[in-house]
Amino acid sequence: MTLPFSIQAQAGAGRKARIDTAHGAVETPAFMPVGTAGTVKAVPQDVLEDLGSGNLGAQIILGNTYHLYLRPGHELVRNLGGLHKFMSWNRALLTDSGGFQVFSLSELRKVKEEGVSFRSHLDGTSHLFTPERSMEIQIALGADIVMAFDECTEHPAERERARASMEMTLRWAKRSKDYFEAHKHECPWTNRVIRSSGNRGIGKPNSNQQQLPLRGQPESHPLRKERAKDGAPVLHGLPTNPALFGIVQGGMYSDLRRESAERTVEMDFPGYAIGGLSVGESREKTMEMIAAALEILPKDKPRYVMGVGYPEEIVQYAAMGVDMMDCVLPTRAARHGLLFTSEGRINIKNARYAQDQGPPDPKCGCRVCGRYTRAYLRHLFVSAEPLAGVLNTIHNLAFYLDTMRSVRHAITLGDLSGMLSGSVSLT
RNA sequence: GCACAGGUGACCGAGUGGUUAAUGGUAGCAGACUGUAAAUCUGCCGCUCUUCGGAGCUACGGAGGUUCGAAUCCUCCCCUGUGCA
Repeated sequence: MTLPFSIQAQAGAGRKARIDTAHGAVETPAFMPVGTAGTVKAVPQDVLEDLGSGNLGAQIILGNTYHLYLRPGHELVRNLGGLHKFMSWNRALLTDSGGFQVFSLSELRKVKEEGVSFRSHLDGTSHLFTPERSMEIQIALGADIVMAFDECTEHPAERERARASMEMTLRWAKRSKDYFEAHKHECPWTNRVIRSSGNRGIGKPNSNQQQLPLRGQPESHPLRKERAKDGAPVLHGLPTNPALFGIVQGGMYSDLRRESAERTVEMDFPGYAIGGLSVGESREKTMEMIAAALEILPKDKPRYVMGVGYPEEIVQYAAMGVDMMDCVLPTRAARHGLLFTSEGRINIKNARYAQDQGPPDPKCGCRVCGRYTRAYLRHLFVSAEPLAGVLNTIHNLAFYLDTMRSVRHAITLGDLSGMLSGSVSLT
């Protein structure tokens, strides 16, 4: 078992589950904060660890292949013990493959069958990214979940263009998997893992385990039993290597999405992502594409929609059966002064908050809402104080994580309808 | 008192006869942000109307003057800075 995934409750198509990684549990549906360059921008790791109500914190965050390869360099990270150790993050990590940069750095790259040549946005130097190279880098970084190297198809794209792009992503997926399987043991934490002798604790957590506090800390993980002499965690019954996820593409064509899903599933990955969405299409189209892919993707494995979304969107996708999502929105928008609240979005720099003594979100229990006023946050933002971005980001991430926590709770109760109505109409 | 240098829209600061309601920047107001080239980017930013195409008014220390036309040239006055007495 490369990545234990246990479903605990369902409500319609939505499901509550748990992924057991070598670096702690991830309760799903999960929102994963984006930490592109080895940092969730503006938020210290210890704060990430107890973000949101219940202090559950972020159980998994993202890193990025392209950015960490350019700086500080994946070999350096490997030599320093891997990304977990380097950035002092002992929970789960997922690295994106650089596939999104194929899309977002369109001015600076050239796509060929072999791979993608990039000009560094930092110094202009040229670099070739191939599926093999992406795997090598992600393994060196030591992510718990590695993403296949894909091409995030631009929008709009003609059908033939979308098909050709999808076909290449499929070929790249195969190459990614071949290289990954041959080299996954080279990840920096593999040698810390003691292989389990049996299935103990895998797949179906027993009642005792479920009653343990799910803090997400590796130290309190129900499957964790001891530590090695050097203090490094010793893992039993947990993944001994990273897991590789395949990625569904197919542009905005449902049949291509289904075909992409079918052929990716044939390659047999421990989890599947749906990529190439929220690139300019309507929300209806996004949902249509997600639905098409979910028809095909196996229900007993994690399904991850990449790069989404607004709070009301991630609730909808979770209700459709999506288990994982990531998005820069809560972090980037926070640094730009946009706060997500239970009453909608507020732009904290607006003059009307200059004397507002209320918390950013009266219904939020985060450390920011519990301590600071809108007037103060506005002052910090207007003054360009670094703390503005820090506090705004902490709140937004807490809001996102709490949103997912509520979704999980609603699924446990078997009814997501309350979360869907009322949150859908945010503009 | 004398000699230089100056006084430009909330602020700083270009502009030295017309295409100038006046370059830039700051401040201010608002908007965007979806696997992060983003603590970034965009719009507005004298007043009053507008069918949103535009129309009218008021503006470059003050008052006069030259000119078809002046923030720009001349005269006087006021004020600021520096230097010398």
